[in-house]
Amino acid sequence: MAARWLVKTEPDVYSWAQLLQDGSTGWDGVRNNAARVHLKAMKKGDRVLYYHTGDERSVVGIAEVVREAYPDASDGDPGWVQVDLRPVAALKSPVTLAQVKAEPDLSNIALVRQARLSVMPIDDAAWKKIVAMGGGEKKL
DNA sequence: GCCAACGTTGGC
DNA sequence: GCCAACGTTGGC
Repeated sequence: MAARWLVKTEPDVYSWAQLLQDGSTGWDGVRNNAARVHLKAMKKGDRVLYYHTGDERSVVGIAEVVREAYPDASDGDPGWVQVDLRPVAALKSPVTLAQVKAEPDLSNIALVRQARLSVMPIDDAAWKKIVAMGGGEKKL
């Protein structure tokens, strides 16, 4: 079974709509060590929940890792990594942070417990729960 | 190596 | 606009 993850993005900076338009993107700019550990652990084919921060604060879609960790020296600082993601499916309805927080089964996930972490693992049970709360996958 | 000060993120 | 959480930096 492929691993499951969640990535956060500010929609003003790089949105789900932008990912759909681009077809795939290098997930660069991550400058946090805990997040880097997770990026390095991602394998091709892993599924990734796509979360918008800011005003939306919702899980909006599902992406897939199409290229495993490779160097991201976009600021000239070697040692950071990025992966490539492509969109796989939308959620029929976005799942808001408020919904996640209101669900006792999800009270332990990193999205709730570590608000500032931008790349995090999601276990299978939490994954299924969130996708179900979103009404399931909607084809692109 | 410890810890106070400071900066950043992101929710409220 | 505020503030809690938490990562980073720098003095000692």
